[in-house]
Amino acid sequence: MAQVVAVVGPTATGKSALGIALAQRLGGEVVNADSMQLYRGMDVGTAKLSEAERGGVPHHLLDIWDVTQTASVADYQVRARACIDELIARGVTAVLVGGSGLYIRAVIDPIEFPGTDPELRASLEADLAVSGPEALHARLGAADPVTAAALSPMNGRKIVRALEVIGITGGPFTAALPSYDDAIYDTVHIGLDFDTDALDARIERRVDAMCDAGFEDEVRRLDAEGLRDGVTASRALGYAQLLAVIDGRLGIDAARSDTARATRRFVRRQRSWFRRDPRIEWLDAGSDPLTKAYELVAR
RNA sequence: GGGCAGGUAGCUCAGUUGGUACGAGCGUCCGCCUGAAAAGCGGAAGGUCGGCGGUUCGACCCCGCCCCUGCCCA
Repeated sequence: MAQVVAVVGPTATGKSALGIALAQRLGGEVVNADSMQLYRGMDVGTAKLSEAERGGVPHHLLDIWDVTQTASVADYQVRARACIDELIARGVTAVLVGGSGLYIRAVIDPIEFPGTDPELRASLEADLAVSGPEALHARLGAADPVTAAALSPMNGRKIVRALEVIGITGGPFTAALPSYDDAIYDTVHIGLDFDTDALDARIERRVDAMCDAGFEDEVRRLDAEGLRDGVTASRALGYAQLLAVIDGRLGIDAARSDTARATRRFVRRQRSWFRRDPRIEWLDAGSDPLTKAYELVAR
């Protein structure tokens, strides 16, 4: 039996439900790999399962960050591995469920993140704001031509990180994802997807359902707790749009359609990330994925 | 019935004082991705410039008629 069963794929395909069903059959426990469900209080908008909906299956790594904190894959990596190691030690299968591709790989594959230097980062961010990305890109070109060539002069975010790493290590950035054949856990990868038109329609309905379920109230509550100061959380799908509604910058109907549209785009990006991973066995959410997933895990 | 404004990429709109549409944003498709990844970024495909006729070497840009949309006057 595999140590880890990873359930991945685009949003709104039913990963959470499949994860629970699998965990119940396997006597496993769920480990969250959804970057936004890591945030405390982000429930409605992230489609986080309530305690009751978890069917008695223990869930790990939900609600570990405050919305004011900037997300960190490296932090997640440490916690997730510790969690999985503990499950393995108890002889329990870890069902890793989520659509955050980099987070999944950070857990399962041997990625080592260089450190971070908040002061240096802040100063680079300031430079970016003042001088623009091209100026920083030029600086990167002098320090690390290879990385500079690989990054668009417009990609300020990544240029800043590259310069930060260079500042910390003194060496070049050399960013390259590891291969797919060197996982650190014995893992079965299950991808869940759904017909595009049907998924798009489902997303539209889900956004409406979230709004009806008090999404705006949730955002107001989090706003009072500093949501808009959170670099990551304030930009989450739906949350960014509802903050704009609260500020009177956007109408509620526009917020709904914007959120649905942004979510659709997100689905495309998720697919293009996961598609490349040859380990993933893809299942159609519309045709009894549980039975097939169980077969894959059991064999 | 008359007047005005407008009909250009799937959508919203730029633009050419007549010489092969320089388009833009959004959407769509494809891709990238090592401490913000529900983020950030790159590439591509889309247009007989409302219709018909005329003027011209040449019209999306000029003229005529017609159709459609919005507003105004009757």
